[in-house]
Amino acid sequence: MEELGTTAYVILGMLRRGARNGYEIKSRADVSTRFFWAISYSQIYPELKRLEGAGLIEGEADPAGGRRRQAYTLTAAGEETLHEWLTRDGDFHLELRHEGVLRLFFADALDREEQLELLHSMRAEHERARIELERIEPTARARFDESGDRFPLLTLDMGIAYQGFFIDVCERLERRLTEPQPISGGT
Amino acid sequence: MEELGTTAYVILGMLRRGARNGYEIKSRADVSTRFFWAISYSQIYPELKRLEGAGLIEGEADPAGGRRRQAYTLTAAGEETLHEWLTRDGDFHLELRHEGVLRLFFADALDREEQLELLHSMRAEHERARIELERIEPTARARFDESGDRFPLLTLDMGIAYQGFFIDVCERLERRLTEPQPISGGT
DNA sequence: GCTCACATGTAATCCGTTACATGATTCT
DNA sequence: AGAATCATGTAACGGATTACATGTGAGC
Repeated sequence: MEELGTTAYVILGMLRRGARNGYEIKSRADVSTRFFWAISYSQIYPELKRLEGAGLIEGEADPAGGRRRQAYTLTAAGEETLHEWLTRDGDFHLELRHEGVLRLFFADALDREEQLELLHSMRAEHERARIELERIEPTARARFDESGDRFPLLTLDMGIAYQGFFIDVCERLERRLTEPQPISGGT
Repeated sequence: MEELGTTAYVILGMLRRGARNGYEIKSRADVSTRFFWAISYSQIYPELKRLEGAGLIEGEADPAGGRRRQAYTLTAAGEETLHEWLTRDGDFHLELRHEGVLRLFFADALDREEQLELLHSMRAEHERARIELERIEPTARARFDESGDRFPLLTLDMGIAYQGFFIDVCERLERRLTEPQPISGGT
């Protein structure tokens, strides 16, 4: 059997957590895993078929009225595969693409005012992201209270702190650039 | 003229900062921008030709002994394009793919020991990354002292703090999971 | 003589996004 | 009647990685 991509494991994981079809997988991912691993419909539907072909999930027709719908569940093999991934060691995919920091790297080409403007818009972006996460938090907390599953809430709180990290960094830098010329460079 | 991808701006920026050819662009990127925007040779060389075709850079033969080498410089149009990008507003590309946090999201499927193992390996990965950045820091600091350009050093220090953020989060969570069963979920 | 750093490229492939396409049900 | 939500897919494209391919120069 071929190697699975990380996106496949998102699907397996979401099914294990109770999502039943492609639409539900996407809806849930959009308010949770998307902040550290985004997926889209055009990955999900073909992948569901591949996973079924590999015997890791099983789908059955589950029409809602006249609306076509396919309900998937993990097989034992799927459960096992998911567990293997969760406990696998060796390094995992870790990638950041941050155009804001990238611009900041080249910001010596800008004048003071432009530098501040860049920092400000970067901070604003992270503040928007934090607000979005904070809006989700109560729902996540409620789901934790029902299910006892703590990691979705923990990773959400981690995401909020993550945005806070960038917000703080921007704020501090903005202040430093505003203050009268400091002498040294680093922290 | 077609829209430029972010990678094109990395190249323009590196040329502005004094890199002269594809090899130098890559070498410098590998110890700086790579941590928030990775690039590879197979992007650089074709892109250099496209940028030359678009009149944003100019290349001339610059052989080193019998070794073929092409030296590029920014044109006025290239300088302008770079500046436009640095000051552009509207949201920029911001993407994180973190397989560790993703696994953590699904970690309710693991037992306590496996959860701790996951956190530990995640922390180790970020510690490796931090050490790598700390090794680069003196060089970056020296280059700041020579050139007066502060943002490369600032973004490097930011990268070090970034790794520190994840290390702290992991540590705190490890401690929490080790302590006798807490009652509540969130922060 | 060997290895490492310098230097430049192409081809195949993978992964992901965006746009396109369709249709039923529920809510207002 | 119309909009939003539920639900499933395909096609085209773009961006990036990996593997492949080649050759010089400098230092040991």
